[in-house]
Amino acid sequence: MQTVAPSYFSDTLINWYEKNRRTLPWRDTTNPYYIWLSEVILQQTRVNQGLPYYLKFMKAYPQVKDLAAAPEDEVLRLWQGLGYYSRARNMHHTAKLIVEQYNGQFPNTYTELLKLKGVGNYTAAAIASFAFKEQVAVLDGNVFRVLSRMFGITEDIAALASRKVFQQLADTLVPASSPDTYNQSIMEFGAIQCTPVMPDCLFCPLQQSCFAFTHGMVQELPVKSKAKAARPRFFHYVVLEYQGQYYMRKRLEGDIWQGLYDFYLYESDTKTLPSDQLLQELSDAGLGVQDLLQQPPAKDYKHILSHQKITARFYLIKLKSRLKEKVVQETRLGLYNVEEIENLPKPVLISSYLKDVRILVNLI
DNA sequence: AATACGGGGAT
DNA sequence: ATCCCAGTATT
Repeated sequence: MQTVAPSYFSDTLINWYEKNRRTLPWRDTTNPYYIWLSEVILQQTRVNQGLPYYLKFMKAYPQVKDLAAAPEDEVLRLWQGLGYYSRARNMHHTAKLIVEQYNGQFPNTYTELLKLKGVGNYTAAAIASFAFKEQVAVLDGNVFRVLSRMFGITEDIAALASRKVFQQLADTLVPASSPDTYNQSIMEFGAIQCTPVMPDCLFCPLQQSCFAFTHGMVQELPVKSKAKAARPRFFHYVVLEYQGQYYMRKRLEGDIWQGLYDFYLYESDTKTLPSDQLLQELSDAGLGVQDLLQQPPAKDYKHILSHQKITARFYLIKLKSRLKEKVVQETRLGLYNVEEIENLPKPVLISSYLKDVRILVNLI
């Protein structure tokens, strides 16, 4: 492994950071609430995608007590489009805990922060170092890449087991004097200079001490095993309309989009299914409809997630009467007008459909 | 140790 | 198409 003096490494990165850093609203604060909010939003999310959400949340919930007091549907609605919705649910849960059990004050050590729901190794280290100057190393995708290249580490960064190899190294590199700035530096360096593809090695301040560069292995590092292929799924959404209102329901635990609202859903193993099969299913559910009409846009919606490839079709049914109470109970469907639907948290797939058929105007 | 969990943007 | 993103929780 490449040997580089930790102080040289950190000094170089901090110096680079002061010259190249982006101006971002969650920087230059030591308020743990702001830092926590930004870090949860940025988990597996690019800065450009997360930024508008951070601003929305800051405005809606200026203090942790505001977030704690909000209804979950409202929090999820603000989160709509960011994905990984358990982040929002866990964040809401933790906000309430902070208010009720911690007197509104965030815990101020890595170990205590780690106990909070939705706060893992990375986020605990980020808050502990940024807000409380604790000497702990953050380890995110950027840091994995920078350390792998710089020190020639060939462990698979997709494997959880290799985490401790990187953590052990990372911990030796955090300067006691400025763990906050150093952690910001190495992540920003990974995001801007030591990028996944086409890193700017030509103008890199660490070029001559970088293992990957000096060994011609920049393309090979970091080593990362491939993710398994996305699972294909076929959704048939039955959109039940009654006098300009629509039946929707909140999705349950155990699948994607928990807590978000969609329509009556029938899932099949194949893209096309005999229409009588869906009619039978609807009949069994107490949703007796004579015709299954695929109204314009009668098309396949492709919705790609990192782990699932969804093909969805929507069938609009105009009901002549409300659903029976028993059916409503069993299917958990509720009738919502357009304004209410606007305010429900919905998967992007559902929002896209509602916009295409002009039930809603705005996408997000 | 593997897998589930979103959505968007760059290449 | 493929990769990656300021990861975490669960199995």
